[in-house]
Parts: sequence; C-alpha cells; structure tokens
Amino acid sequence: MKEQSLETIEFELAVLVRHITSIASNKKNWTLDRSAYLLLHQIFAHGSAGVKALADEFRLDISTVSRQAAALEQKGYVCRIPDPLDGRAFSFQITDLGKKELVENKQERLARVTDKLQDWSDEECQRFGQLLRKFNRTFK
Amino acid sequence: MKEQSLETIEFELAVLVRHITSIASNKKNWTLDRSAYLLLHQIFAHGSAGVKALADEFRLDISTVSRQAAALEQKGYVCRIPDPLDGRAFSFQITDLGKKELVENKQERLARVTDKLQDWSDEECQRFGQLLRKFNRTFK
DNA sequence: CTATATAGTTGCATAATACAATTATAAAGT
DNA sequence: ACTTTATAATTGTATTATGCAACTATATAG
Repeated sequence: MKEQSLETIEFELAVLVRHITSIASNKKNWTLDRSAYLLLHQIFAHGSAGVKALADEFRLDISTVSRQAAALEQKGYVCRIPDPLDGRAFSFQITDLGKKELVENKQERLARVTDKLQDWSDEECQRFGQLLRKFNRTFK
Repeated sequence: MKEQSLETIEFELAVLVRHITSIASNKKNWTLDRSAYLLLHQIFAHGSAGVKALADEFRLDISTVSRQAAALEQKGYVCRIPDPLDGRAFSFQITDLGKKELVENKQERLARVTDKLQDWSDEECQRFGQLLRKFNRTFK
C-alpha cells in the first residue's frame, strides 16, 4: 500500500542524494559542477535573467547565485548585460563558449546515466523520467 | 524513445539533487543531517560495523565517516565497541537513544514526502519507489 | 525630499568533504 | 625473531557550497 511505498521513496531519496553527491565530490576536475550546470542551463533555456530570478528559481540565497554567476562570467560562459530600465539590475546571457560547454557537459552526464541504465527497458526509462519530473514539480 | 527518456532522467536528477540539498541547507536545526541519518540507519539495519566498512558502503572517505561516527557517539546515538580480535578496529552499535532518534527523524522525513505526494496514486508511488531503488542499485 | 524597498556584491561563518600525515596494530618476508 | 609492509582509525589542513549580515547603489513611495 501507499504508506510502504512512501517509506521506500523517503529512504531511497536519501540514498540517491548520497550517491550522487559522492560522485560529484570525486570528479572535482569537471568543467561545470551541478550548480553551474543548472544555472547555465536555466540561462540558456529561459533566456537572460538576473541574479534575483535565478536565486528564486533554485531556492538559493542571492549571494550564492551572485558568486556562481560571477564564476560563469569569469570563465566566459555568460555575459552580463545591464538592465536599461533599472540601474541596479543586470541580466546574464549565455555565450557561444557557454553553449559549447553546456552541451559537452550534458553529454558527459548523459553518458554516465546511459551507462548506468543500459539494461533498463524503454518503458522503465520513460516512466522513471516522468516520475522524476513530476516529483520535481512538487518543489515549486 | 530511450534516448529522450535518458536526457530527461539526466536533467531531472540534477534538479532533484538541487532541490533536496537546498531543503537540507535551510533546515540546519535538524537533529540528524542526511549523512548522520544514513549512517545511523546502516548501523541499525545491518548491525555493528567499523569505520572502514561504513566508508566503503557510502563511498565516502574514511576520515569523513570517522568524524561522522564520532559525532553520533558524542550525541549518544551509537556506542563504540573494541574489536576483540583486532586491536586497531572498533565497531559501532546503535543505542536506545539512537533508535529513538532514528525513528523520529524517519517520521519527519516521511511526513515531508507524504505531504508532497498526497495527490499521487498508489501505483505512482509504488513505481517511483521501485525505480528509485533500482536506480540506486546501479551505484553498487 | 526623505524614507523605504530592492538588486546585487562582499565579508564572514559553517558544514561536508577529500587528501595527507600520523599512530597503533597486524601480517608477511626473510 | 626482527624488519618491513599493510591496515584501521584519527587528526590536521584545504576546498567548496552555502547562508546570513552588512553594505552600496538605485528605485519607488509618502
């Protein structure tokens, strides 16, 4: 019944995060960490945005995003555009280099997942993706 | 097709970890963080174990687990038992207080998940749990 | 115009982690 | 038997992601 499934989900989520963060800790030499990856993805997929909007999107402190965005800018993956209507605000736009980096990073991540799920059926993959997406929406 | 599903999984996993870690960052006042929770769970569920075995289980550095275990011991959630056959080694056993804490913490976590998934069908919950567990096994 | 709100940055503290050095003990080689 | 090497665990140090608080500069409201 549902109670039992919820307990499984609760526990397996904790384990999942443990596993994924431990991979992240070991691959320090990656060009983009998860934060940078998601930030760049967001800027790419939803157009330019300011630090405030990005922080809200990811439920991070503005200061954290400010630093992450500055790091992306420093690497030349995004450029900063002053808002013509508001002298305080900026927005970020992904650069060609940033797009290249994003695609390459996505490929690496995809390859890792593909490798893990090589024995999974199409149906399982599809369902897992759907459910993950649906679960992520519960955070909004 | 599968490729598309894999891309979804890849991206949604990154988002999921982002969401969950951001919850964890905000609730600093929790009695058990994820590491402590999993560690205590492991010691509870699979009997006493040494730092080395626990570190292998979670793919963490021995030093990290050593500190985490020391913290659990300090709070009285586990006790340290010298290995009679090996003067270097210890194992940890969960205490009654530790069990109490583990159960309470599990309830809190479960309540959070239950709240999120209140509109999900039994089938969805069951499937999500199964797939999460199956996915976690790919890390072994 | 003054007071308050907002966008963003920067300084500081914290927490989880890995890596390196160290200690103590066990096991293996000669 | 003694020396070397391997192993369990701890501790010191550095890094990294993060939040909070203080601050700056600009915008908006009273």
